[in-house]
Amino acid sequence: MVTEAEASLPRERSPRHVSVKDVAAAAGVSVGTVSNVLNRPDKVLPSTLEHVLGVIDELGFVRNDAARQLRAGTSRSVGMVVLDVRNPFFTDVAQGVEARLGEQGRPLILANSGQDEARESTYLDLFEEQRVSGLLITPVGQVLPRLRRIRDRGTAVVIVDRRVGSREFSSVSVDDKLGGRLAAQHLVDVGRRRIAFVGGPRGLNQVKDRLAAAEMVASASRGVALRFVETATMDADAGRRAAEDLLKLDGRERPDAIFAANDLIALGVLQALTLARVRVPDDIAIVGYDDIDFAASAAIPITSVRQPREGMGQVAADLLLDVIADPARRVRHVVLEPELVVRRSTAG
Amino acid sequence: MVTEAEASLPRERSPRHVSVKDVAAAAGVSVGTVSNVLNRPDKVLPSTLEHVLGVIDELGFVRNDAARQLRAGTSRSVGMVVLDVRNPFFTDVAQGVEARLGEQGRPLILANSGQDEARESTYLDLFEEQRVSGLLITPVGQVLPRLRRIRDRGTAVVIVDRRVGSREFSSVSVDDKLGGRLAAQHLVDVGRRRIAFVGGPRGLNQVKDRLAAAEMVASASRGVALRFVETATMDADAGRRAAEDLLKLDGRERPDAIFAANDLIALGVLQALTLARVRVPDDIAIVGYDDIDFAASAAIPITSVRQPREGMGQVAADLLLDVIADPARRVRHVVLEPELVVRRSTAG
DNA sequence: ATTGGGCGTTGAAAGGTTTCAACTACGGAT
DNA sequence: ATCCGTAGTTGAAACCTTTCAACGCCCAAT
Repeated sequence: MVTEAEASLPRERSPRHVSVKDVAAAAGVSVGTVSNVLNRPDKVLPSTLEHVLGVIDELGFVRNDAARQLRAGTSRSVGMVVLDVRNPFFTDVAQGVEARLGEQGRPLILANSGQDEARESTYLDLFEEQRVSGLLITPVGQVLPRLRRIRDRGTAVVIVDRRVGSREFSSVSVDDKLGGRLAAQHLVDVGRRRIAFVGGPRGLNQVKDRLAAAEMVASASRGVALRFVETATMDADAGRRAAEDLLKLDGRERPDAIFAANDLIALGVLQALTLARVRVPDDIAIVGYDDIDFAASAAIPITSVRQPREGMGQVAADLLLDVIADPARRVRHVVLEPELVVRRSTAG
Repeated sequence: MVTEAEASLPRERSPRHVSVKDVAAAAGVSVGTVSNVLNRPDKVLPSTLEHVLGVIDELGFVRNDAARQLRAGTSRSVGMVVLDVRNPFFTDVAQGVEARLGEQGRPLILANSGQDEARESTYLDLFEEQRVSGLLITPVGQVLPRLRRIRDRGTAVVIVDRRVGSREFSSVSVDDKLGGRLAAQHLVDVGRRRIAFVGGPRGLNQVKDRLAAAEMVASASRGVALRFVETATMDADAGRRAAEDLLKLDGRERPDAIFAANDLIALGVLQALTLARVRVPDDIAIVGYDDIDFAASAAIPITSVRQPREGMGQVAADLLLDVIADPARRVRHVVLEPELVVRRSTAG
C-alpha cells in the first residue's frame, strides 16, 4: 500500500542544475563557445550567438557563481560589516555604498555585527571565505591585526566611520571632535550648566571623541559640569534606561541638558522624560547625534548633529574601489564635517 | 631609470591564497587528511590534528568557499529580498530571520529591491547564481513564474508578508484585511466621516487588502466616505506629498482622518500637517500601520496597527528551513494577527 | 601462523566555469 | 596555385575542496 502510494506520486526528477556542458551539447558547440556567448558575445558569430542563447533559455541555464569565482580567484562582491542594521544611520550609509557599487555592478553583502565582537569575527571569516573583493567595516573589537592579515592576503579594506590604523587603511569618518564641540557649545550657549553625556560603551572611538570634545567645552566654560553616563549599547532602550537613572537624581544633581551619543539614544531619552512628565526643553534639553530622519519627526523634534550619511557611504565605496583597482595605492583619510541642526528640543 | 626605480621597490609577492594542497605539503600529509581536520576532526589522530592545525594557522590558510560550494552544489546561505531596507519594519523582520538562521549557522544575505522590479530581478539572478539554499522574498513584480522555475531547480522559496501563489509556496503574512478593518473601524468609532487612505502603489497586495477592508468598513457605516490617495512609494516623502495634496482640498472635501498604509507614510503625513498648522488629531486624525518603534516616539505619537515583525521573521525562517530539509513538504500558510495600538494621533 | 576488523590515512575523481594556445576555413593577396 | 591573416571555434587545463573506495598497519581472535 505504502509502495503503491509512493509509486503513484509524480516522480520528482532530481533537480540537477544545467551546466555549460549541457548547453554546449544541446547546442552542438563547445563549452568554450558557450562561455564566449556569456562573456564575449562580440567574439561569436551572430547566428551562433542567437542559437546558443536560445538553448540557454530553453534549458533554463543559470551560471554557477561558485565555479566562476573559483576560477576567478575572487568574487566581485563587497562585504560590509555594520554596527547595527536597525539604526537608520547605518542603513543610510549602506545605501550610499550600495548606490556607488551598483554602478559598477558589484553587489553589496551586508552583515550586522550588532556591536558584538564574536559576531564581527564570524562575519569576517565568512567574508574571507567568500573571497570578497573588498571589505568595509566599522570595527568593534580589536580587529586591527586581523584586518592586516586580510589585507595581506589581497583583500581591499576600508574603515568606515572611524579612523583606526591610520597608517595602514584608508578611511572615511566624520569629525567627531567637531561634532561633540558643536553640540556641547550649543547647550552651553542656550544656558545649560549641568550636562549629561549619554552613550557607550566607552571603548567606542566615536563615543570617546564626542565625549572628549564635550568635556573640553565644559571645562572651558565657567560653571558648567559634565557627567558621563555610560551605556552598553546605542539604541533607544539604552537611552530610556539612562534617562530613568538620571531622573533618580534630585534637584541640584539632576542635569538640565542631555547630550546623547546618537539619535536613537536621544529618542529613548525623550520618551522616558516625557513619560516622567519632565518638560523638554524647559527642564531638560536634548541634543542627539546623526540627524536620522526620525529625529526631525520626534515628539519634540530633536536638535542633532547631522552627519553626511549617504555621502559617507559613497566616499567609502570610492575609496574601496580605488584600493581594489590598485592595492598599492597610498592610504587616504577623508574626514567629513558634521553640522548642527537646531530644533525644539533645545530651543530656549 | 624607470627600471631601477621599479627594481628598488619592494617586490610585492603576489598574494596568492594558501590552499589545502599547500597545507598538506607543509604538514607532510595528504589533502584528504587536511580536509578531515577541517570537517571531521574526530576521524583524525589527535597528534596529526594538532600538527595540521598548527600549520594551518602558521600559513594563514582560509577555506575557499567557492570551491566548497562548487563541490557541495549549494551554499548554506539564505537570500532575502526586502522591499525597503530603510523601513525599520523590514529590518525588524530581517532581524527575526537572522536570529533563527544564525542558530543553524546559516548566513543571511540581504538585498534591497527598493520596490523596483528591475532590481528585484537582478537580485534574484544573483541569488540563483550563488545557489543559495533558500530564498525569502516579498515580491514586487510579477515574479511568480520566475519563482516557480527557481523552486523547480531546487531552491526553497518562502513568501514573506504576502500570500501569493498560495498553492505553491509557503508563506507568512499578517492578516491585512483584519488590520485594515481595525484601523478603519477605529476611525469610524472616534467619529470620523471622511477618511483618506494613503498608500501605494495600488498593485501591492498589502495596499489592496488594507484598502479593501477599510472600504468595507466605510460602506457599512452610514455617512462615512473613503477616498484613496495613491502613492508611488511607501516612504515618508510620499506621505508628505500626499498630505500636501489633501490640504489643497477645501472644507467639506477635506478628510478628517488619514489612514496611512504604513508608518513611514504616516510620519510624513504628520510632518506635512504639522507644518501646515493642521491640528492632529483635532482637525485630522492619523492611523499608521506596522507600529515601528518610531511611531510611538513621533511628534504626536501615532496610532498604528502593530504587526509581529520579528515573529514574522522567525516564522519565515522556520518555514524555509522546513522546505530546505524536505522540499516535498506540504505548503503551509501562517497568518499572524495584527493588533491596534491607540495613541494620541486619534485620541478624541 | 593466519585471518578479520578497525583505525588512520591516502589519492584520485568530481564539480562548473573561464582562459588560452591551437586549429580550421575562408577570402584576399601574391 | 600558394601563402597569409583573420575570424570563429575548439578542448584541455586550472581553480580548490570534498568524498570515498582502497590501502596499510596493527591488534585480537581463531
